[in-house]
Amino acid sequence: MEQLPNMRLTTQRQIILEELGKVTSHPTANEVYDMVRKRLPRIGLGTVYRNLELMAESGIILKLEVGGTQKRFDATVENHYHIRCSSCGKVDDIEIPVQDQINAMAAEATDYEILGHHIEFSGVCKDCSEKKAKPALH
Amino acid sequence: MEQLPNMRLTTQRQIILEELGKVTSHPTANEVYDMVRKRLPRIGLGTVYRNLELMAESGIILKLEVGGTQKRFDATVENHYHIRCSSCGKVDDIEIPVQDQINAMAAEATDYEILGHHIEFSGVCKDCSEKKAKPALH
DNA sequence: TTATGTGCAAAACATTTGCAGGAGT
DNA sequence: ACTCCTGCAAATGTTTTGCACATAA
Repeated sequence: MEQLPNMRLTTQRQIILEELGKVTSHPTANEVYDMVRKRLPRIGLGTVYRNLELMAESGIILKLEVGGTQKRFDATVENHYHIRCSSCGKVDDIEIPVQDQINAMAAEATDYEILGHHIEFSGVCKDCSEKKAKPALH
Repeated sequence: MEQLPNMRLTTQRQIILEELGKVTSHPTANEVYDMVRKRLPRIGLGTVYRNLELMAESGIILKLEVGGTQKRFDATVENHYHIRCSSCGKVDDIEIPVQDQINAMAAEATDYEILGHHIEFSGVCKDCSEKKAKPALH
């Protein structure tokens, strides 16, 4: 596991990272907790939060602050975009080229120092449109 | 006030909308509550949440689900983009052209029905870079 | 008049934190 | 050994909700 100085390689951290790497579903902290708990039944939810946060700060994983009430985590750290179903809340990757040129546009339009950008599409996933479910809109 | 059928025009709603229209700062629900309370001291926080949510659903205002722990609200409903200071958490509008062409790219790349997109830049605002404050990163 | 909205308080969620004991280096 | 980390539980912060009363239409 890639790591920061003073960041110990604990069983909890290895397993959190392994489980996150297994899925493409952008799980919430609680979903990661459920996945990890199958292998480490005594792990605490606080430990999961602490480690996801630490790993996100070190750049080992990505913390997604997309729509919905909970934060989501992603083992893929390269910049890429997401689409969120406005009906069921599911988040998927969307494979379109990274629009790096907009950072330059943004730099001209503001006096912030630009660090990066993220694009979130909203839409209705196939499952939900087949069910013709009324979108919940949040 | 623009409104949905069966949505009454109450004093609370008028004032929430007026106060939101006065600022460009993308306030959180609690900040709106503080603004409104100066004019309606007995308003409840629940009323502010309920009405911001209702107005966002009717499209009268915009609910921003950007980084940070709280949702933010915006009286400008036309699609436009935002930049969030990774140090102090402040959110500003950023005036670059809306990239409508990426919706078509997204439509080809997924089987979701595309509804729209939002771009959030991250950066360091002038105040924070002058202070040379260490970014909090969340 | 009557369905909808409000204030208040409690509940429900999501996340963070203090602490005493445990484990990696 | 010496930190750093963990489990647990309690605290915090944000948002939602139940209910009796108030009010817009």
